Amino acid sequence: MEMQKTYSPGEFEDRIYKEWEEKGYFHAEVDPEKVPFTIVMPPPNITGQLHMGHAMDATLQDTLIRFKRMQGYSALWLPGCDHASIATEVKIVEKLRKEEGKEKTDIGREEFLRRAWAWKEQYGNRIMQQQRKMGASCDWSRQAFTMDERCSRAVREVFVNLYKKGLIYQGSRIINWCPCCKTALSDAEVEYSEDAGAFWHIKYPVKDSDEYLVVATTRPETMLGDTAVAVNPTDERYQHLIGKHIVLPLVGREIPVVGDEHADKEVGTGCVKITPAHDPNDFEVGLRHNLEMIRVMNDDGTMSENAGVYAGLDRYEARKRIVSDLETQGLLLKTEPITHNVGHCYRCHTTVEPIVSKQWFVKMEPLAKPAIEAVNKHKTKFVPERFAKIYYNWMENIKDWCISRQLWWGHRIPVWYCPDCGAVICEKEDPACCPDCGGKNLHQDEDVLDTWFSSALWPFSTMGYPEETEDYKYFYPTDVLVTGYDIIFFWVARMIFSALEHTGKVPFRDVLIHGLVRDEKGRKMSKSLGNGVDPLQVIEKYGADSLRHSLLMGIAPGNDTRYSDAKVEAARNYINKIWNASRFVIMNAEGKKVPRIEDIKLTAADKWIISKLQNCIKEVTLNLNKYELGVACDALYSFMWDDFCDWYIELTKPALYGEDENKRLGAVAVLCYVLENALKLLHPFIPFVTEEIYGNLPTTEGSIMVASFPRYNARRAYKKEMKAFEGVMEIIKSIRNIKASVNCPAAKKVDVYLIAPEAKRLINANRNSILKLAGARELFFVDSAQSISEKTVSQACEICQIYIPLGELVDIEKERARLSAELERIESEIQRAGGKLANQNFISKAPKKLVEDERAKLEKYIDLKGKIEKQLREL
RNA sequence: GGAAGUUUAGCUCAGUUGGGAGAGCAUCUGCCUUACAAGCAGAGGGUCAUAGGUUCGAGCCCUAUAACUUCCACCA
Repeated sequence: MEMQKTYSPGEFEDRIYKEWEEKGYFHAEVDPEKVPFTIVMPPPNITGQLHMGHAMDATLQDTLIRFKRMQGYSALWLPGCDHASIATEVKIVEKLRKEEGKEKTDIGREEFLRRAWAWKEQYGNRIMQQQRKMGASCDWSRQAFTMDERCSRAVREVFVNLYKKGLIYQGSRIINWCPCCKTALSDAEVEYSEDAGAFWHIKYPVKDSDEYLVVATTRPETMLGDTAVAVNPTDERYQHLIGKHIVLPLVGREIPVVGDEHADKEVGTGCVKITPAHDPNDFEVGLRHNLEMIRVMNDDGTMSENAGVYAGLDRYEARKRIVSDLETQGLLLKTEPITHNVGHCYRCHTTVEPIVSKQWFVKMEPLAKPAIEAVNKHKTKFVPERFAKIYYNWMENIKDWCISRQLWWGHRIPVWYCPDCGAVICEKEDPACCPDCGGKNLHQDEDVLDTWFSSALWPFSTMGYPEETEDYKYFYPTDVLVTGYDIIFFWVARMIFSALEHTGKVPFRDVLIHGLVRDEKGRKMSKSLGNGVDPLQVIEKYGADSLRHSLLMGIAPGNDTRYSDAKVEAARNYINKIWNASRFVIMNAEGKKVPRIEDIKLTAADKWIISKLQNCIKEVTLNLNKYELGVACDALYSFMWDDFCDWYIELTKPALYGEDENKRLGAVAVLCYVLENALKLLHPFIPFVTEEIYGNLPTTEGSIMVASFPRYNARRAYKKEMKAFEGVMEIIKSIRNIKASVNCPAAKKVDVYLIAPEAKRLINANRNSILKLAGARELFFVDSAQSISEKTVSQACEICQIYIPLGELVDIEKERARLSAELERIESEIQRAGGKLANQNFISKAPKKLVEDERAKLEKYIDLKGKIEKQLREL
């Protein structure tokens, strides 16, 4: 197949993906001969569209899984989606309102769920198609969904087990309530932000007295539910009032003054209104003093019938009215504007209300303990390690987890109530009748589970848990979880404690935490800012490989990174470079029977590039194993571009364009060998283009995706020869440098005189390379500069001195200045190395190798100094 | 209030057990050299935030400070 002149990914990416999929390369087998390597994909929401965060996630995971697959592991990357209970329900409710003007209660639970499933069918696969565009080599045959039969069975199993152990309980507690979504939320689902608000200072008159207390509140509407005022028992100002009563303004109810530690003498007036039904602290105070709990707000954020004349008003309207009524009655002392932290629903951003409500909870303490220990003992390791601290901090302060949601889309709580005898039934199988009284009127709990309850089981629910399936036995626990730091609490922590509790194992060995992809200015990409970049559009324009490479280049684990078109463009240019280098190799190999490198005589340049390749293999493998993908990319980049393209390909040209067929074949053999291996190293990062090129190489068969990853071969690392050849390269660079310094065009051939008493053989062996790469006409060996008739420009190398006669181009003064500057640099090096070596402490304490190296350097620089001084004298 | 991260070239960022400061982009100079102008060759540009300390030796380790970012907690 003819390769086009420029890299155009649009021509082949889709075709190649289809071929991979059709050939079943993504499928991972339970193969006892192989070692498993497993990644489960963090399941994107079915409502979601691929964004840069997913793109980063996918790139990292795909690179790792392809690497391991090529290394011979049975590599499973298991994909799937999350039903995203609240997020999806919000969307469907919105749609219902917009298109039909109906509320979900108008169509009923059954119809609503029917529509939700239809939504899932329609959109649930969209993001998986988008992952394919990224090149994701997931095993689609195992694609899971948090509400599919398998995952649902795991949810049921886990719920029932926890319930029977007493780790799931129902209770009336203060929870976070979203009046818009009309559901409870867990603590993790509340986002706080600094909002403008006010402190209202209100007079609370003491009954049968002229005295009054002053309380301050940011939520005056909750005063309707006050059932006490607390003062600190040691507070001398108010001690005498403890036990007396307050007449609650606007309401007229009498409420006690209680002494409680919760009231801080130093804060405000030292008096706190106590609203047990609407504040977590007050709730505790209420328990301690056996206070009544009065809920004054409905689920939709309006005031309840307990709010008296304010009943039915929206909470903010009620607030206004209450404030103005207090003012009228002279009970409002002052209004102090403040900014304070207000909790918002993470889905709809409505201000949440802490209210007392009967909900289901998971008792966290017994679960958290082993989860902390597992990370402590490095059974699961965070990469980078610092994220373990964030995890500990959360786990050690964790409160019970509110898992019930007043929603319809999700796993319904598997609890039934018998109205006849009051029995509560929680079993793995749906009960047909009450086991206690035989009653047939059972009804199931109306609520569904927090979406994260099922996500927490993902690494094992997708493997078949609670059944001991082949997959479960072979692929679980998984090897690495790749995700952003923003869901450590939501997800990572919950997977760890869930896995330990239910499978007795940690869910994954490593957690690779990556940073956020920000916009060009460093801002978070968000819908509200409208600064999001659509990965699919980037792929359309530059190709998936370019996007992948741009996301990996220069990243460090855990650190945020910025997206910019410029980066993608740079990646595209790099891939174009690889593309063209490959075209060059293929073009020269065409029609030839390419020998194996074992069967040819290697030149110095051959040995140099093969050695460089070995280094590169070592670096890439090492860094991929350490999850340092940015470093691995970097090693490949400089190997491909600098070493292979800019040096080695140029070095082969004299042989390729020469007459000697053996030399030509030799060069082709090495070009093919190096390129083939380099492509394999590159494949995990940029899978499409490497596959396309690989298919065009004359020396390869089959797909690169299932080829084996190169292994470091010490016998192919020719250390001595590599070093020697670098001496030749230095000569080439020096000649180029000299020419550039006098503005001599690179194309203009020059004669080169060399004083090289010890390197004649090396130089002669590479004569053609030097002539070609440096733009020289001929090389002459001389004993001294005296024998050159023209004016020259010179430079000292490690293995020789170079003189180039450039006649009138030479400006003696400039040349003197250049050499003097060079001399100065060398002298400072001599001083540095000399100083070190003069230091007795350095000699005795530094590693021997280092001291030796310094000595060698010093010698080298003294030698160079002599050469330059000689050149200056000869000027 | 607690914690974490960042601070390195004009910009974006690497820098892996402490051993002579790197890349890409941008800039300047010269090149359409038969793989590639999405390119080639060359060049300039950094008291590694500040102040101390440990060490023969610190961008890297310790302490303090500053600025920015983020997370958690509290907020009557």
